Formats: sequence, structure tokens, C-alpha cells
Amino acid sequence: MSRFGEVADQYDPHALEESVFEHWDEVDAYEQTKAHRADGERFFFVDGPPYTSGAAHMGTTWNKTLKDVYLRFLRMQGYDVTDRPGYDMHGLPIETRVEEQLGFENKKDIEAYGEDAFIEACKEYADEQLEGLQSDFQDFGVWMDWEDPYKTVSPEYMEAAWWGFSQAADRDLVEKGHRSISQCPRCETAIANNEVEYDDVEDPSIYVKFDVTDREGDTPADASRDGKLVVWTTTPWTIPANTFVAVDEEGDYVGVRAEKDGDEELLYVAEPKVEAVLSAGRYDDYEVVEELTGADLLGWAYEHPMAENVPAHPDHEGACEVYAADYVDTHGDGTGLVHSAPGHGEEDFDRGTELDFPIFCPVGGDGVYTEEGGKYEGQFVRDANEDIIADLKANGSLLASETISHSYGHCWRCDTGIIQIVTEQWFITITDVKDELLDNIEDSEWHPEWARDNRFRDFVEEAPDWNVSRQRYWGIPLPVWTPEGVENDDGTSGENGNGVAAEDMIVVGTREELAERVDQDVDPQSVDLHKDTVDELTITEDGTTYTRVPDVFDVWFDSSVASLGTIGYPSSEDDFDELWPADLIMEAHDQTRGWFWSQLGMGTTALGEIPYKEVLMHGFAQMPDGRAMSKSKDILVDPHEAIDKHGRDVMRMFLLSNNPQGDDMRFSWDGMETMERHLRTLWNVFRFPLPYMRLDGFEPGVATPSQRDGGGETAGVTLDDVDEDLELVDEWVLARLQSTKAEMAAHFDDYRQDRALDALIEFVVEDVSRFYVQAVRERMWEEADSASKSAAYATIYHVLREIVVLLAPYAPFVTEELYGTLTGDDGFDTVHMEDWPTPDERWADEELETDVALLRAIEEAGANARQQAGRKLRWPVPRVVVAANDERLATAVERHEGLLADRLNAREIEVLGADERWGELEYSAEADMSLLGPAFGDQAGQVMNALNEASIEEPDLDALEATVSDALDEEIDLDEEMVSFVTQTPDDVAGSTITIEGDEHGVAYVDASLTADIESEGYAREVIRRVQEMRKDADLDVEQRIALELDVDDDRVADLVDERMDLVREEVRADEVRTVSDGHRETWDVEGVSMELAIEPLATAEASD
RNA sequence: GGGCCAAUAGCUCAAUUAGGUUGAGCGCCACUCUGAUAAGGUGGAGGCUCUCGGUUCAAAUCCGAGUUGGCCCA
Repeated sequence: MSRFGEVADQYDPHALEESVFEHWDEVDAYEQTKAHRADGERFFFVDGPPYTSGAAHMGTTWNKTLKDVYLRFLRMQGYDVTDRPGYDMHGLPIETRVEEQLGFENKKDIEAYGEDAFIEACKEYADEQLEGLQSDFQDFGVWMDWEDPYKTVSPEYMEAAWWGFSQAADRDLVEKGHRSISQCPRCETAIANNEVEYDDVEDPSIYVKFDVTDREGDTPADASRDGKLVVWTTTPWTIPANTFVAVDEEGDYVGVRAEKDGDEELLYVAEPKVEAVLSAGRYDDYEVVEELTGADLLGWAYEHPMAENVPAHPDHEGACEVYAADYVDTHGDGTGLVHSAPGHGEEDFDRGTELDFPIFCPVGGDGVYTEEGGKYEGQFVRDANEDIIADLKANGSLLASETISHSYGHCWRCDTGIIQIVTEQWFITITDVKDELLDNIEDSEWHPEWARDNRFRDFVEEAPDWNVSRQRYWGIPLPVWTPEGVENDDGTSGENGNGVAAEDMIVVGTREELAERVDQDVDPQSVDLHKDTVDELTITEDGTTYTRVPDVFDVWFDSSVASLGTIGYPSSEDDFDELWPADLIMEAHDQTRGWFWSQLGMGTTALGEIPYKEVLMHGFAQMPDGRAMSKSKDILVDPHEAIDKHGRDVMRMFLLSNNPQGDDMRFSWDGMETMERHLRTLWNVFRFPLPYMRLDGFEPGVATPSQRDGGGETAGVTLDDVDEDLELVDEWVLARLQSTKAEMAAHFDDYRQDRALDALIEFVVEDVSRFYVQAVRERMWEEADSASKSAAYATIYHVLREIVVLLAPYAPFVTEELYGTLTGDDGFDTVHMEDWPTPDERWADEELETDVALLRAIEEAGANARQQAGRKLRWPVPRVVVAANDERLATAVERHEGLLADRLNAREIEVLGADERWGELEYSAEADMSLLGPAFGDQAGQVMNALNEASIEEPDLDALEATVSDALDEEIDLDEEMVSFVTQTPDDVAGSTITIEGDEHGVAYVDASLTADIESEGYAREVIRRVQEMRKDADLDVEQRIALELDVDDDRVADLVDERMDLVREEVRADEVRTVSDGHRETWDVEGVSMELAIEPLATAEASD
């Protein structure tokens, strides 16, 4: 790319981005950038692997873009950054997709199809999806190592999971056991709690009466009891497994004699629920006959309501009695007496285990009653509800049967209603290391901090043992082999002839170990660890044969070892010692319960450490109206649509302008447009000096050795070379650049790239475009070479160079184009190899920044006052009076009077110091509420209003007190510190306060009185402006000489213009003033005066150029 | 049902470890300027700072309860 080459007139993201992609390809930009930092300090970033089903959505895009901006930033700071992307490719979601594609209904179809073929199909599907994601991420301009992503399905990665699990097993933290789990009866597997989605459904809502009965050993008092315990459930199908009734020991209960159709019953319910229960049962009347506490009910025995239909029902010692449990709420749903079935519900199970009850669960993994289900054997549980309700009614146990709409858990993949059943699963018993987990949390820093200290800590404190097993196919097989022949005759665990017990399992940690121990020949290099392969392998040791348990890992377990998988541990150990744990991870807030947690669990159980140091937790992408995006409901903004409309840089900048710390991001097309406008402004700023530099053959020098790729002296013009010639604005814009860099660095330190971007945009738009470029235009138009022009070139070049580098992580495409044009062959092949610019003390100048900030505030106030006075900027005013509140402002005006007069188009600038006054003014006052408040208490508001409304001739405290006292009809004592006087503007002068971010620094008064001389210049400028516009309309070249005809329809004005005719001729390049017969002609209305103008290009003048 | 977070102009967000007359950008309307700019400038309209209580002379800010939204959990 040649330096200062022609660039497009307008910022065109699409064409530009295409060509930048090509450029990156040509020069191997990514590879070069990585190689450039190969010797830098290493930084270990770990990519949280997206799941490979479906395309990249706005949330994924935000996530990867955030990662990209930080990775680029870190590289520019000199780090050698790991950037291996990852993909989560196992698990139920892919299985169900593939099942759909193949038209399968359930697991039997998979078995018939063949496990190996099914696994192969899943792999193909995952690979396909991965390609789609890869190309999306690359298309967004994300630079990661796309050639070598880590995949959770590769043998190396699966080995990491095996290794981690075996480490946990070595620490005795792996356990096989019964647990109540959420089971999807269609997928026939346990699913994780966070995979359960809750939807509102209509379910039965039944009240059931349990007959209180005598039981052997009851005290005489109890033995005489009759009556019924009333329980409530929405899952009638769990009634066969009822084992006990739970009450709140502290709760209030009552016995109620209730009457219905002439029959009486004694019912026991919680006191607060009497009304609800009896009205549900449609009783005619009732009477409370007994008041008890939960404790009184303990030990009461009752008849199992399904004893006849379910002969296998629990009837062991202690079954069908009342127990206390802390999950009972006498004010909640139900009756305050909770039907408890440890074979189903999680809390019931825990309490049942505590009570040492055998677990009775008559339902299989497919949701169908087993033989133990008695009459209901073979029925699907939900289908059995109806029969069960009918049977309860038939035996007189049903008090009421209604339906209820409530939220109920469903399988996240296939939307089947889940069931709670107790099955045998594999656990990592993280509850044994809870303290260690909580300690390890402290070793990580989170942004924002509350995510760790509130959310994450709460979750970890509550977390139960980690169920890692799934009864499926597409996953990492559990590396567990269990001994054969260890079951006793009755099915319980025992020992085999070699003294090997059921607990004596073998957990294999690596492929090498697998090859060594299994009976079959296995090549550790090439072995695929999927289920179809390892299921066949057996281990025989000391006469006992071990076979693999058929389960696979829950997919959440896969990604938990990402920090190991990223660096190929354990098969390669090199990087582990140097890098682990990760320096930084960043994901959305749903991962608190997901990846942030699973990694902590894995790291702690396997290695005793948390596997990451810093966490940046961002939010979700929402719709412009604040709704959650949802692909299934077609509520989304597709990133590709955003790119089609505004381009990649704009989308990235929009995403990155959002706070990444926990807050959700609301997508906004307006926001996108704003970003595009900012980039257009940058483009125009960049484009503006190019023609002049080109024309003058300006050769820039570059400031630092690193920018010269470590090279030595430069031939071009550097800032050093023009140091003597720099003008005020040059020094100012350089000073602003330094403070912008400092501000950005501070924001990046806080992981607030959004604020860093704001600071940069503010600098580009507000300072460079609106002020600096405006101020240097005339210097660049000068035809002759001048020191001033060189200084301006060198300055704007330097500023642009650094802006481009600072913006590069955000907008990698447009900055590449700008960089190439600015550097030509003198730069790197890509801007992304540049070092991150740091503030240069030499150009820092706070005083100057303040001066200019004040001047700009005066200019703004002056423009405001002019408008009030009805005087346009092109009409000069005789005088502007700046009344300064503080010496700082007065100093600034004195230092830069000429500049100010120029920008305000004032003949004269007058400064009044803080202690001077202008006699014509009147005064009122403003209050300092921090002083007025304590002094006047609840009267402070009134005093403030009186101060504001006062009008006095002198800014004098006594006069003010008098006026205020008068207004409030009460003696008011004021303090000088309490008030600041403000002026009231006289008629012939317009004034406006000089304000910077709310602070008032003084007032600018514009004296707008007219003189003949001012009118003369004013009208002349009006004419000039019109002629310039006509030149533009006629598409005349800037240098084109013209003839001008001027007819003013007002003699006085015509004379006034005539006085300044030399000025007019010079400004509009009119060599001749005469009648024009064949040219552009237009009639204008100027301040109510009609004037007819005509112009005609002169052919002869062109030759003189 | 529980936990965490958020709520300020039509939209996006500020309001500086500390309570003191609520601000910016974008959008809208009017005026204005313009030889880099699909730009720029000035003004205007637009706010019971989600609601209700409490603390205080004074609350967007502190406390409590609620509403709505998001995430997580049941």
C-alpha cells in the first residue's frame, strides 16, 4: 500500500472489509502478529467453548468480540497470548438433533441403529456445526487460532477429562450412589438441574386423605385416634411410593370435624390451610375440635392409601408414619402435611436417607412403572395419573381433585416433562471439599466483584454432590471399570472369590495407562476413547475381570477441564508447568452455575486449585425492546444482518461500547448508526490532510523505535523536527492525546473497554474533528511551504497514527486501511503488530488542556449570546466582554486573546477579573445548598428561591439579605460562602454563562451594536457566502477565476458592500466585476434585502496557474 | 416460590470511594454555519430519577416493602 494513496471519498465498510480480509491473507497478518510477540511474557487465556449446535447469535458474537478486543490489547502490550478457541461437541443436545434427523423415537432405535454408527453420526453433525461457527467468528474479525481449536471430542481432550476424574478418584472423591435426579423419560437419562427448563403446564392437583391407624407399640393415647391426615400433591403418580408424611415440628395444626352430605370426618391439616382445604373438598360445615403442633403429630401412623393396588408399597419398620422435615411450610401450597416419597423427590430422598429408610422407586428410567408398581406396571407415569385418582376416589381416600397451572420442569432438548426418580449415578462428592472450594474462590478476581461474592459464593455453598454420569452415548465414557462377580445372591454388594469388593473399581487416567492395563491390544496414540471403542475393553488383574460401566460424562464435565485441554495436558506437560492456571476467562452470567462452577469443581477436586485467576463476566444480548432473544421463538437480531447493514467494525464497536460487567446488553440499531457516524467522522478527519500532504510531498517520520520495527533514525519529519514551529492548537491536541491514552489505560485496567472506547471517540470527534481540524484548515491551504504547515502535518500525522493504533482492537478493519495509507512501506504489515501507545510526558500539558477547555467554553457561551442578540457569526461584533469568576479563566483569555477574538469574530476582547464589575449589570444570587441546608433547615428551599429571584444593583451581601428578608418577610442572615452572585443582562448586550460540565466560570457578554463599518463587513460577508455557494453549485474548481455581477436592491446596502468590494473580489476570486450575460444567476434575500448575483468562469485566468 | 442484578429525557447511559437546585450523546423541532465531513454550531420541547413508606434541614443516592425486566435456582 502506498503512503497517502487515494482513498474512497466516503467510508464504505463493506468494500473496505473485503479488501482488508484479502490483505490479511496476503501478508499472513495473524501469523505475523503472533510471531511478533513470541518472545513476550506468556499470558494464558482460556476460551469457554461454545456448544456446537446452531449458529452464532448476538450473545456469542458479543462474547467472542469481547475476547478479541482483550486478546488484541494484550498482544499490543507485548504479551504472548494463548488464543486457542474451543468447541463443546458432546452431549444430549446433539444426540437429540441427530435422533430427529434419523427419525428416532427413543433409545431402542439407537440400539437398533448401532452405537458406533450413531456416535459417528453425532461426530459428523458436531463437526458440521463447528465449521459454521468457525467461519462466523472469523467473519466477525476475531483473531484466534482457528487452525487448531481444541475439541472436546478429540482423544487428547477426552484424556484430560479422564485424568481429572482419576485425580478426583485418587482423592477418594468419586462415589457411586443412589440419588434423586431429574430424569428425562424420553432421553432415558439423568439431566443436570441447569438443563431443566421450566414451563407453565396444567397438572392435577389432588388432596388425599390418609387414614390414621393404630400401630403396634402406640401409646394408649395414640391408639384411640382416628381421623385422616390430608396431603396435597400435583404428582399423583408418586403416591404409590409414599413412605411417610412430613410436618413442620413448630407449625400449628388442627383437627377439624367436617360435615358433608350428612357424613362427618375428622381431618388433620395445618391451621392456616383449613379454609383452603375444606373449600376444595366442598364441605358443608366444619368445626375445629383440636389444636396441635407439628410435634404432637410425630409418630402418628397411617394406612398406605394404595396398599391394595401396590402390594410392594413401603411397609417396613417406621414407614407410613409422621416425621418432621424442614421442607414443610404450613403457610405454603398444600395442607402443611407433605406426602413424602424418598424414591422420587430430592428433599424426600434426603430426609428418607437420614431416617435410614430403604428407597422404594417403582418407576424405571423410561418413566414406566416396573413390576413393583403393582396394578400400574407397564403404564407411563403421567398416563397412570387418571387411574390412580380414580382408585383413590374408589377407596375413599380422595378429598378433592382439581387441576393447577404451575411451572414444571422439562427436558431442555426434547421438551418432555421430567420426572424425579432415584437411580444409581456416579458422583464427585464435592460436598466433602466444600471448604476447599470456598477457599479457592478467594484466589480468583471477578469483574464485577459482586458476581463472585454474592452469586457464585451462594451457589457453591449450596451445591450438592456433582452427578457426572449420563446414560447416553455421545459423550466421554466414564473411565471406570468395576469387578465382576461381586454381587451377593440377594443382589447386594459383596465380594468375589478373590476378596475384591464392589467398591474396588479401577479408574483409568490416561491413554497410556489404558493401553497398559486392558486385556486387548490398544495403541495409545491412535485409540479413540468413545463408548463404542472402550465398551469392549476389559481389565483382568489378580484373577478378577473388570468391565467398564456403561455411562458417559455429563457434557458439563467436558468443559470443566478446558484449562487442561487447551494446553494438551496430560499428554503434553510443557505448558502446564508454565501457564496453568488460566490468567483470564470471560463468559456471560449464566456460566456462574455453568462453566465458572464446573471449572472450580474440577480444578479443586483434581488439582486443589481454582483453574482461573481473573473472570470477566458479561451479560446477555437482548432485543431492542428489552426482551430476551430467543431463537426458537424467532425473537432475535442476527449478527449477519447487523453486518449487512453497517459492517463488522460498526457492529464490534457497538457491542464493545456496552458495559461488559454483568449487565445485559440491549441491542440498538440507533446505537449502530451512531457508531457508523463516528467512524465516518474518523474517516473524514483522516482523509482531509491527505491531498495536501501528497501535494507537498510530506514525508512523515515516526516517533518511536518500535513503530519503526526497531529501526534507527528516520528520514521523515518528526514532531521533534517541528518542535519550534508547533502552534498552540498543535500542542493542545498532542496534550489531549496523552491524557486520552492515560484514560484509556485506566479503563482497560478495570476491564471497562466500553469507557476506554468512549474516551477515544470523544477525543476523535470532539477534539480532533470539531476543533483541531477546524483550526488547522487554513494552515494546510497555504500554497507555499511554511514551517507552520509542516508542524501541522507532523502533528496531525502523529495524532492519526496513534488514534489508529488505539482503535485497532475495536475496529480491526478500518484501522488496518487507515494504517496502511498512513505508513505505506514504513510500517508493519498490519496495525495489529503495533505496540499499545503509552502517554508521553513530553507532550502532556494539563494547563494547556485547561486553557483550551476554557476557551471553548467561552466560545460556546459567545455563540449562545450572539444568537440571543440575533447576530450571526459572520457579522463582526465590536466587543466581547468576558467576566471571569475565577483568575484561571481570566488568565486563559489573556494568554489566547487573539485566538478567541478570531473564533468569536470580535473586534475586541475585554476581560474582567474576578474582583472587577461591569457597572451596567444587575445581580441576583445562587445558593450553595451544602451550606444553606444546614443553616436554614427546612426553610432552605424557600431561601434558595428568594436568592434566585432577587434583583439588586450591586453584588453586595447586605443588599441581598435585605431583598431576601423582604421577600420572605423574615430576617435572614446570609454568609458570603452560601451564595454566589450572578448577573442579569442589560438590554443592548447579550450574555451567556461560561460552563464546563456544570461548573460556571464566568459570563461572556456580546456587544452587538452596529456601526456602518460592521454593517459593511457583514453585508460583504453575506455576498461572499452566496457567491461561494454558487461556485459550488456550478462545480467550479477552487482555483477558478470568475467574473461577478452584483445588483443590490437597496442603495444604502449597495454602498456598504461597495466599501468592501476588494475583500469580496479576493475571497471569491473575482478578477472582473461587470455585467454577466451567460452565467449562473440567482436572486437572494439577505436580511430582508434582495440582491441578484451572477457569476461566469473566466477562461483566461486558468492559464496563469 | 428463593437468590443476584437492573430500573434516571423517546433511545443509550452519566451523576466522580462522601446525600446538597439531575446531566451528556443520539433522535425530534426551529434557527444557523459550511471549500474535509452523509459534518459542525445555538436554542427548544422532552424527567414526580419505577411505586410506596422510612431516615435527614436536604435522597436519584442511605434503609425497608413492592412493581417490572434479565439471569440463576426450585
